[in-house]
Amino acid sequence: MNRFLSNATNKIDAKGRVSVPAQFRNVLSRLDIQELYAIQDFIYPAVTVGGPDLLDRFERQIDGGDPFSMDANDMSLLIHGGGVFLKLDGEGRLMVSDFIRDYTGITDQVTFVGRSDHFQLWDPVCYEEKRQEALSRRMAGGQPRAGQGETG
Amino acid sequence: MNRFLSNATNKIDAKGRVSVPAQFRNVLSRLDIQELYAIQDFIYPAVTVGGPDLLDRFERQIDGGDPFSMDANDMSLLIHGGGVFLKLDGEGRLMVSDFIRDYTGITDQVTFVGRSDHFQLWDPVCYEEKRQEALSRRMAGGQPRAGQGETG
DNA sequence: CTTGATCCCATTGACGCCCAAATTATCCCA
DNA sequence: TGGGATAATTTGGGCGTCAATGGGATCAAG
Repeated sequence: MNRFLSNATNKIDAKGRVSVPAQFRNVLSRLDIQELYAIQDFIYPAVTVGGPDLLDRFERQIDGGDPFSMDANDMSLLIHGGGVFLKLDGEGRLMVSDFIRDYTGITDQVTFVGRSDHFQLWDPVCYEEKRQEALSRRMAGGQPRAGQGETG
Repeated sequence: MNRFLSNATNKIDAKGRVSVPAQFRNVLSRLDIQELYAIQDFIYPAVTVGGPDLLDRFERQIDGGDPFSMDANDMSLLIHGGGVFLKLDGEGRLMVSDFIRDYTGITDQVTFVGRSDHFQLWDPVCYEEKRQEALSRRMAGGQPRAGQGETG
C-alpha cells in the first residue's frame, strides 16, 4: 500500500517517544519521504504530518496570491513558522514535543490516523469523539444501524 | 533543509544575548549568508532578519509598486534607513538591541520564526497571539468545532 | 576611567544513536 | 483447528554528542 490508511494507537514512553506504526513507516519509505514536517490542523485538534510535498501544496497557496497581502502573510506565518520538523529514531519513533501536546491534548498515548497522502496525530479519546461527530453528520437524516463500528 | 522553517524559543542571557537556533544557523551557512540585515516587519510586531538577497527582494518590491504596501518613498525610508546589521558571536548568538526590543516587545525570551527565505524575531507571547489570530482568519466561516484538545 | 561589546572556555541538559527486552502478529505442522 | 515456533513490532533504557547557556577576560569606545 502506498497511501496512509487506517489508524493505530501507540504508547508514549518515559522519554516522551512514540512509535510510528510500522504500516505508516512502510508507506513513508515507499513514497521515499525522508523529512517529516508537522503542522497544526486548521480545523481539528490534531497535528498533520507529511513530507516535503505537503509543504509544497501549502506553498502553492501562498504563491498563488499577492506575496505581500495579509492572506499570504498569514499563510506563511502558519505554514512556514507554525510547523516543526519531526525526526524518527532508528526504531521509527518520534518525540512528542510540547508543540504536539498543545495542539492535540495528547498526554500518554497517540492515535495515528491515515489521511491518504499524509497522516495525523490525535489524542485517542478526542479522535473517537470527533470521529463519532463526523459520522453523525454523514448520517444525518438516515438511521444508524446496530453496533458501534469502532476499531477496538 | 535550505530554507527557514519552523520556530524555536530561546532565552536572553544576562548580557542581552540570545542563541540563534542551530537549525537556522545551518540554513545560513548553507545559503552562504555572511551578513545579516534586520528590519521592522510592516505587518506584525516582529523584526525580519535575512541576508543581502532579502534587501534585493524588498528593492524589487519598491520598484514594482504593489497595492498593499505603502509607497516607495516610505518603503525606502524604512528598509534602507531603518534597518540594522546583526552580528553573531562564536557561539551563534546575537545581541538583542533596543532596536529589536522596541519593535517586538521582547523582554527575556525570543521566538525565532522561519519564513522560508528569511526569519523573524518575536516575543513568544505576542507570536502565539498573532498566530492564533491568523489561524482564526483562515478558519473564518463555519467549520466543525475546532476546540483545543481538552482531555479533561 | 567607566561602560559595554566581543572572544573564549566551562557547564548543563536535551536529544540522537544504539542495543536489549517484551509484546504482538504470522506461519507451519500436527 | 489449535499449539508452538518464529518473525516483526513496540517499548525500555544507557550513553555520547551537540546545542544552549553562563560567566570571566579582553578589547574598544566614550
